Amino acid sequence: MQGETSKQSSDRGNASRDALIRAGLRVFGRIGFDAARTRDIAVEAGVNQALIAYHFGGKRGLYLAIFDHILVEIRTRLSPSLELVLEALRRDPPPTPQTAVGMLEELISRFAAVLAADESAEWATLIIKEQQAPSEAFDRLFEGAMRGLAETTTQLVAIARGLPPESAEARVAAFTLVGQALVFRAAHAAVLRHLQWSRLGKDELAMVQRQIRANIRAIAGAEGISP
Amino acid sequence: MQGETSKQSSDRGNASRDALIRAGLRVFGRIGFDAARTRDIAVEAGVNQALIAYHFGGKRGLYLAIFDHILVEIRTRLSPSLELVLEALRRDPPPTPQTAVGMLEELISRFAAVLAADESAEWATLIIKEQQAPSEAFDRLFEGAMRGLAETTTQLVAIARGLPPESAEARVAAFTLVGQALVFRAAHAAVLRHLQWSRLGKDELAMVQRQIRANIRAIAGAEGISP
DNA sequence: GTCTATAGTCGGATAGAC
DNA sequence: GTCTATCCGACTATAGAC
Repeated sequence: MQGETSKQSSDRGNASRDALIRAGLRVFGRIGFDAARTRDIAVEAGVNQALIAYHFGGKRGLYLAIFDHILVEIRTRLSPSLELVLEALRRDPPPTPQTAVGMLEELISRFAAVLAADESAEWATLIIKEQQAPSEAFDRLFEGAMRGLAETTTQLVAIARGLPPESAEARVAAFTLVGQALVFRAAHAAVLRHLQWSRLGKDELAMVQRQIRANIRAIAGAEGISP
Repeated sequence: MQGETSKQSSDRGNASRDALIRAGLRVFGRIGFDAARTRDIAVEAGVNQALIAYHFGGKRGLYLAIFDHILVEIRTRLSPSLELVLEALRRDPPPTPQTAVGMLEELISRFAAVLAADESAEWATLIIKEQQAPSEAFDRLFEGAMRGLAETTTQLVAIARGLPPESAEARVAAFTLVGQALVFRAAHAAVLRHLQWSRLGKDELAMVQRQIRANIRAIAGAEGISP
């Protein structure tokens, strides 16, 4: 189911397409959309520069295609953790505050791992750049991946702290939790310098995750159960 | 002390210089270094485009000069809070964990205010962009302003939680605290959408700060005093 | 110090052969 | 689908008058 003659050329086309997306992700992530040159992307992809126009209609089209690719990347990386939570939220006896806290720990430290990983560095920086000047690409990304993550986190926070799940308080609280992980990517350069780390590797990540988990337990424990 | 004849032309020169720095800050902050056009900056500054080369040697020179300007901006905005802390840290009976927590609350919520303010939006985004692809500009900024802030925060955290002030744990913990404020700038677009806010104004900021303060108290209270 | 005019370069897009 | 060659708009930097 792969050796069809009619598929032969389209296979080669797909290979070029994929190579361009991967190379574009690296180059855009490294230096941003405007600084990136289509010629460099083509070289890094090992294909001809004119193919960017052919496959994506142009530089901007490639950029948007890359965000569609990022979308599925995020989903595959986070959905295992996310699905578990969603299922628990759907079950009839809703999670207790204590289980909610446990799930928050899981979710946010998984999020930290994704942000810190070298493989995701490029798209993580790309997303942060996009947020500083949101375009159509951000719209797709938000609707496709971020909204779900934000809502799920908010619901868990609401349960853990006894807040209405639609309240601004619960949402703000959710963002402060996420921020504890995000900072290690958004302020990556400052983190490495101040900690005199050369990179955020396995051991460093473990320390970050331990810290985040402790913080989440403390935050939830202090105010969540009382009312 | 201002009407000297010899100063007359240099006053006009300084005015152009300042206008360019302010305009450049806005334009670079809005769309980034590479997308920004010197023509637009000149128009927004109300001066001639050729003056960028005259005063700063070129586009890149203007960019670096802007970071020097950001440096003093940050210092003036944060030094009131920072000085208070530094003085307390120098005093002989060092702050108790409880006072350290109070100072952390002050410092981080002040930090949140600075990040959220519309007036600082441009340079806050610029800094975040710089961190995604650090250059010489980041070096100056880190040494000139961020290092001090990071060290002070770390020391307070160390006191509040009974950790060695040079330990990686204290530093990581400090960043997680800062991250709670930073997220509202780094993920600004996502925050506005998920909270259905049109901007991060006075009331919204107050809610964010309340949340951050509560979190810091909880985190410190849970583990800081015990050992 | 400031201006106009322009030189020089660069980079995305396209035409057209294979 | 892929390639080479090239066009052409756009942008920074500079020369030189005021």
